[in-house]
Amino acid sequence: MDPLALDRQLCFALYSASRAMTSTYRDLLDDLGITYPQYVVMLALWEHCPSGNSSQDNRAAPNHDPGTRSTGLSVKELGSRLQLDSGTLSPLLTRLEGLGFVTRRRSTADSRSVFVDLTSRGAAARSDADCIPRDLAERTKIDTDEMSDLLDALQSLTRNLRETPTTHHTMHHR
Amino acid sequence: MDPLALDRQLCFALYSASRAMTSTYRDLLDDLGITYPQYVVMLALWEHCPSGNSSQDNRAAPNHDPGTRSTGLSVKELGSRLQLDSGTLSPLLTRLEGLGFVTRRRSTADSRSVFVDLTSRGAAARSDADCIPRDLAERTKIDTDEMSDLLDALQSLTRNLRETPTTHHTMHHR
DNA sequence: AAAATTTCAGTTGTGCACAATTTAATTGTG
DNA sequence: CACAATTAAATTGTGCACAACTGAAATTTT
Repeated sequence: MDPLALDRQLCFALYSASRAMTSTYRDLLDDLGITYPQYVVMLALWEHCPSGNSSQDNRAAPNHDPGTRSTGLSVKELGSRLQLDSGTLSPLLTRLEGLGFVTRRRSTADSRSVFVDLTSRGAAARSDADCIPRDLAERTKIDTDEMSDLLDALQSLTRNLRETPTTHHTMHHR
Repeated sequence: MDPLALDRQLCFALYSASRAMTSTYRDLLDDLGITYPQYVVMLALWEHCPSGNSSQDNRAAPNHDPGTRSTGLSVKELGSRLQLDSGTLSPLLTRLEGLGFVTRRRSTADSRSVFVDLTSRGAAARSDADCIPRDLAERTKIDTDEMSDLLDALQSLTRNLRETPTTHHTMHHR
């Protein structure tokens, strides 16, 4: 048994599965007109927003009260939920803004941070996404229980991998 | 239960795990001086090559016999093993060639195809990689059985996702 | 309060992924 | 044989990821 055999590497199985998944989402997100990473940002915003919140288009929302915080998420908060840095998020958000799904606005309370809010169009897109989990589950052809196990295993794996800080040299090394 | 909740999305769990894995490999591959995708290409080449094959440096290997095929893999074969196209592989192989790990040579039998061979340095790097599976297994903190289950689940998932051809519109859709 | 440090978003540069196109070579068909 | 269709690799263009850096603003320390 070759320990370096390609099809026994967890890394390669993950890498392949992740690319296959993204490819499937490319298809599922075609109608919505966004990429998979953009969709993940939308998921975070949809989850955060008090749902019935299609009141503002954010183009003419004065809001001079310095204490009032946006209903959206700051770039930092988005980054911590998705484990993405501003180097990835900034250009991605520029594109989502260009598509009219979100707006960006510097915080009045702390002008270092920038809040990302859904536009009414961005909030409305949520209903277009409702069918996606079902459509995907169909394609995976795995039942709910097995799916749930896999989800847990992946989350545990991610936690364990992130836990060990970078810069290796794990003692032994012979 | 929100069907769009971020932490119940298989796609997001996969995406997160895959990025965490790549990040871990960035650390593990630091000594070798290659990226994770480059490592995967090396895995494919190491697996394919008849192992004890440090005979040639491929710089002065005449080999005019049109029937003799390289000991390496063509770009097409690499692509089919890794599910990557030439748009990804071409520049990656250029970099691996620049690092002195592989050589590229047009086939004499069919000059459309290009064979990728390990240099002696590339073949030797294999021994530096031997410790990687063990180091990684340590970081995942999951036992061999669970790891094997996860591997199988991921391979099955990948197969199922690739199976359904692109361009969606799965009947119902209401 | 002034200076040093930290925080946040954005920018720059590198390396994937992947769609679409290009170029060259081979194969299939009349 | 000619010529259309196919195949292989490379190139071009877009969009992530991520490291490293920049600049502005807030916080901490002195």
